[in-house]
Amino acid sequence: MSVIELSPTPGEGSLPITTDVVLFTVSEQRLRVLLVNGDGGARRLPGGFARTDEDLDLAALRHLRAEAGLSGVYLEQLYTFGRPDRHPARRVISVAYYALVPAATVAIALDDHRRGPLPEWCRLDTLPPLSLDHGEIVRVAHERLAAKLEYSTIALQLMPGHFTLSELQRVYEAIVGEPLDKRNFRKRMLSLGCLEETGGQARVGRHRPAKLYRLRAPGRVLFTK
Amino acid sequence: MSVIELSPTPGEGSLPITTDVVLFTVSEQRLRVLLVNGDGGARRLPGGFARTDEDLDLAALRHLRAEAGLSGVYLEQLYTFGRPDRHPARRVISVAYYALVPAATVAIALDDHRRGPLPEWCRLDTLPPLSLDHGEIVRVAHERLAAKLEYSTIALQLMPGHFTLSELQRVYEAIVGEPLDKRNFRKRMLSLGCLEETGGQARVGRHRPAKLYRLRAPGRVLFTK
DNA sequence: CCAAAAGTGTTCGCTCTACACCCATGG
DNA sequence: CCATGGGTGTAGAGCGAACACTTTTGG
Repeated sequence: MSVIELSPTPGEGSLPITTDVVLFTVSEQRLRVLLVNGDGGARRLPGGFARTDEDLDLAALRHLRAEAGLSGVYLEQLYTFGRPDRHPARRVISVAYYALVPAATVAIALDDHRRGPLPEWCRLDTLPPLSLDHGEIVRVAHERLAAKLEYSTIALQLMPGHFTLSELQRVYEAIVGEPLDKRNFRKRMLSLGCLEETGGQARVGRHRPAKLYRLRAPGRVLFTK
Repeated sequence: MSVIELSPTPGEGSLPITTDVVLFTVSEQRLRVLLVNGDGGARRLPGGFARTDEDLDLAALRHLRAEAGLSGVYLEQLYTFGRPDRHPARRVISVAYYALVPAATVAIALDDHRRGPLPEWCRLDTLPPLSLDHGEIVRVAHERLAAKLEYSTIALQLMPGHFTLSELQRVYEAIVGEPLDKRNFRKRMLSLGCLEETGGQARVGRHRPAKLYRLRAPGRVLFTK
């Protein structure tokens, strides 16, 4: 819009805007999303109103910090949900995001997070009914995440500082919802060239220890093809 | 957001929302976008404020009809641009869309469209500077369109009621910006199974006539893979 | 020595790519 | 008959999928 057209005519007023975030993690072999308690009883996604002078991405991060005590997550815009009837009382536009965080980071953050109602990590396959269209938002986010697994290294954003290839494989399996072939998976991951051995080993359980890997460029997401 | 949290606190007021549409067509072997005259001199994308009770998709279509006289286009949400400084005077959120229309439809529509400043089809490779961040929006839209060519039949939405395979190939080439192999292209298109021969021929020029095809399911976009 | 998970190669089928000539028509 | 674009097949390379056994450790 140009400067001169900047005054909305009647019926074209402003609208309240929220950012809502589908925050994913994988723990105990399950893909999970963070839910907080809405005031109406039903649980909802973390999020809330954007300030009038605040970037939308930053609003999403701010609410994530306030409601989950988390920062430093990988964040990406998902879709803007704007149906006039999506909220029963008053129209609200939701600019939805999805975000990824390693389970290890989560454990620390939630431990530090002592204000407000405790957020909860809910298995994606047993989600309760959510406020408004938040169930739909989660569905779209999962779809997008699963699609991006195929042609990007986005899932590496769910991994902690160092990890084994088996741990990484379990994360992939939790997202796509089916088992993967071990040899093919390892070949594929290593051939991407974005992992490097730390030199350390995970010595856990009465079996052969696994090599530990880390990201060569943490925070960087590559696209293949 | 739940019902009870519906009152924004100070600093969380409402924001004006526009929908802006990158409308693509291919004509004269070139990928083009529709531009209209902004009031500040620079050209801009068709679009404008959403009404307070109007679905965002419908707002986009309404502005497209008002500013270009077009309806019945293929429309998809692109991204929401919300940087606080994207507009010099006052903050405005833009929910951007992209849309596809066959060049044949365009010719008829623009002919009928007699009110307001005449919109213009501008070659993507020689775009003038646009209002605000509209240049950036076009860039993102082109990126998305080119990506979707690879794994969907979205480009078929740029074709008229019947067309030859060579015409279709020229559309693809205009979008990706490089020549494609004729035999491979034809094999690929026909193997999708979404084209059927009309039985008619395009008899044009002093050379062999081309078979005409139509979409088996117009408006339907398939995803491959 | 036993249980448990780590680690490792090869084959096969399919898909994608490269590539060149004849056909039908109008002038 | 000539110029122009329409129409067609095959061979080789690369990629992804299927598949089983040995290694290392702790108890």
